[in-house]
Amino acid sequence: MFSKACEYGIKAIIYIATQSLKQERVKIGDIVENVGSPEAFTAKILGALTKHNIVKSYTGPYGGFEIERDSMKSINVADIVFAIDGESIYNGCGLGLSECNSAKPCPMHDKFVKVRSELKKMLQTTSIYDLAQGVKSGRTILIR
Amino acid sequence: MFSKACEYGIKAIIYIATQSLKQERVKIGDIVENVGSPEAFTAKILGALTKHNIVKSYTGPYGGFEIERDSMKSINVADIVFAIDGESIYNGCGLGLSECNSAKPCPMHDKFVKVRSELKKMLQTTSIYDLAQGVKSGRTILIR
DNA sequence: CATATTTACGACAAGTTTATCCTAATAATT
DNA sequence: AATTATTAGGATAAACTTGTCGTAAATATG
Repeated sequence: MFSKACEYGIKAIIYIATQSLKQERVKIGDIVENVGSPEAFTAKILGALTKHNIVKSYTGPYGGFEIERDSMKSINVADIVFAIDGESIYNGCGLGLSECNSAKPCPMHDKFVKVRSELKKMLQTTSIYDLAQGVKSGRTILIR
Repeated sequence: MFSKACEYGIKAIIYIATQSLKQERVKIGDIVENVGSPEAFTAKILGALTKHNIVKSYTGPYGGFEIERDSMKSINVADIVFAIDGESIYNGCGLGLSECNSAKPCPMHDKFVKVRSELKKMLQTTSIYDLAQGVKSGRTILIR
């Protein structure tokens, strides 16, 4: 469903958020150790997320990544997916037609639009803060 | 959402079905002309769908592809996706954890399972026959 | 200012999906 | 049997995604 890049990005952001809740900046090494993703690739993805202002990064000693409490509450999974994969997941015809709308729909248009808008809604209403709280409480896990 | 292979496969099957409703076998050239997909790649996908008994193929003059009326009604989009992409779309953790279930879920597990099961249900309740009727009636289109 | 620590970034490599090409197998017609 | 029309299938190529590596830039500390 998601690309690997998205999977790694979402998990990294959640992990950073859990540590930021404890006022702790995390280094890339900590992140990949705790989410089980390849280091260099994850670093590249975090670079993109930094540019999109989803996470803040600091170079040098005592540097690393962090997310402000405010951001954590306002940023949702849809923002992360958009920053990494663009809007391709949300737009475009399910069967690949160059144009497809209710006036001239592909055979699956109506049903496809319905489930996709549910997916979009789900991603938009799932905040990083909530996900981080789940991990913090021990109810959910980031690695296995 | 779907792979290109699935997009081409679904469209090809729908087109074959519309022609089978008129008792006409179709050649690969007709198919790609009417759904706008690359010929050799589409032929390969149809080979897989033939092996899975989703479509019937005949070599030689007057050969081509056809789908029986019965099959058309019993086969749904989920069957096509399964034949091409396997069950990977339906199973597996949304964040890529090797194991993920309600006992030890990833942070997105519950919400993810919900939308995915809606997707699965949608695919399972969408028959080729219905999709072909939509195209036949002119209400929906396969190429643009 | 030198050193150590950390992210940034670009080049490259490996793997997967998508796409093409060529030949073989099958079957209908003459 | 020869010819022609068609799918089957393997080898190869191109494009995209995933992953690695090395060096540069930034910054804290002594």
